[in-house]
Amino acid sequence: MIVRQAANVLEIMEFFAQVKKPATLAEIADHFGWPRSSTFNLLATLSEKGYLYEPRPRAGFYPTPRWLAMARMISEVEPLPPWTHQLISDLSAETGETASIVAPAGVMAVFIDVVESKAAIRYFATIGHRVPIHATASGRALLLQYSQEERDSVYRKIEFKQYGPSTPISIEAVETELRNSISRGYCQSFADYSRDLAGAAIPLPIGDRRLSVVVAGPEFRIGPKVPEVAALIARTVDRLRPKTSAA
Amino acid sequence: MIVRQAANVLEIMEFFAQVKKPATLAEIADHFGWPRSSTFNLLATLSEKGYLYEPRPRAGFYPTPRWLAMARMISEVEPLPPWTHQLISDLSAETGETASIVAPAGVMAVFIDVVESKAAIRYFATIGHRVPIHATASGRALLLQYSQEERDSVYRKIEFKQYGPSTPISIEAVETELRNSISRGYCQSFADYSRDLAGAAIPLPIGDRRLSVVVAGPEFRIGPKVPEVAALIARTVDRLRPKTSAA
DNA sequence: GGAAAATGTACATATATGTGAATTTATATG
DNA sequence: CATATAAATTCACATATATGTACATTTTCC
Repeated sequence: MIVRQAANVLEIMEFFAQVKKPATLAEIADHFGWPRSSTFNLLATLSEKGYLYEPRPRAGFYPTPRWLAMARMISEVEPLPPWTHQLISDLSAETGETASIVAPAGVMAVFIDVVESKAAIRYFATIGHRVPIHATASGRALLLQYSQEERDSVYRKIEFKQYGPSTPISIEAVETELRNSISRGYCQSFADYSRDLAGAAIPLPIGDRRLSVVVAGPEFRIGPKVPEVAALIARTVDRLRPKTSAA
Repeated sequence: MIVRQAANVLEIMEFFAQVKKPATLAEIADHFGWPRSSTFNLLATLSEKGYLYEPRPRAGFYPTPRWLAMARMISEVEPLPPWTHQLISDLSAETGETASIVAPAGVMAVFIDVVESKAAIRYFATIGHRVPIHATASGRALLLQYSQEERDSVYRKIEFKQYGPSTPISIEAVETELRNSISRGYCQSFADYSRDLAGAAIPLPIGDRRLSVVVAGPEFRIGPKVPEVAALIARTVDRLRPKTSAA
């Protein structure tokens, strides 16, 4: 069950992140199609908690720097080592496609760092974006790091859906693809989940964290180059990952 | 009316900002005394929206960097000019007390930047902290920047409460104190709102934004020095505020 | 290795909550 | 300056939602 008002808080914040200027109650209510009275309650709650204020008279609400302060406190814990951002930055520059660091979240994989392609036609992904763990290159690069029991436990929760023609729709199909990935040396996906999207990924364990790197883009552009992109990823990881000790 | 689940989202985030490590459903539920099922729904919602993930197997949830990305986008708009942080940083260093930049939010004043005193006994304030606009030095330094009509409109919404012995409990009392502040050259408060707390504040208009600076600390320590602290604030603003154009 | 304890998940139901309509307050217009 | 129009609040009630209970899964401990 989705908690509506919890989701609404996130929507409001995303709204402000997008418009980047103060907004009045009426504007917010209209934007979302929410009743004024409900919007009033929500804004009052956020204000009362110190997360919204009124920067200038009659110009409406805007988030306080408290969001930033809180986000910083949260993120200063075990941040990704700097070389991982360098990694996807280099990969994106060299391939011209979108490169990301991905982490597990139950049956999903979450993008925790992203450098977007600059091409007009590109894979549009943002930090926080989620994809099914079994139906994507990045996700399978995570699954490769699980034990058989852990994988089984994940499989039990997956609802297998036919997202595209090549989506694996059974545990066996996923396991087969994982075995193929191992012998191939990298994970790949050709529109397994998103239409027209292809990508190459490899596991990226850091300490006891299970992450993966993925480069993805439109099938017509990246498709034929998937093997060489995968090789590039491996080389770049080799180059950037600190050799001394387990990073 | 307070929107409970909206407030809960904030509480969860504050919880993570405090403990700085992943937490399981059970831990979170126990911490807040929430039912498991409700906690489950909330965590599922935040996860689904890409704001929580599971950094390592069976270690529970933690916020994704999406919070940080969003907070950055929001805060890169009209950030406070760097000299204001320098200002409170210097003031805190020189006085040994807590110094803050404050902005209006209806009948309240919000702390939008804070440098805390390092003393063991100190005014503990964080970004986002809110105080009544009429019953604090910092708040009155904001009110001084309002027109009479704007002030009247604020007064109508204030619930006058006797927070302490010297709290102004009527419109007239507030207006009198404002007039005194003008002739005095700064705003002050001696436990008008918080017990044992005294402070000095002056208005700090920046562009069309109405802000104020305040230095506050325990009454016994800062009380006798309020006039000189106020003078110091004024001198420091003079020193740091860019002279060219309206900053 | 097996039983017990703890944790995570699903669902129906009573109730806390969102909202439409009414009221008050602020702003624009003639 | 008075009136019209728009925005912000308040409030009572119907309904969407939080939760108690039951079940499943995982982990711990002996």
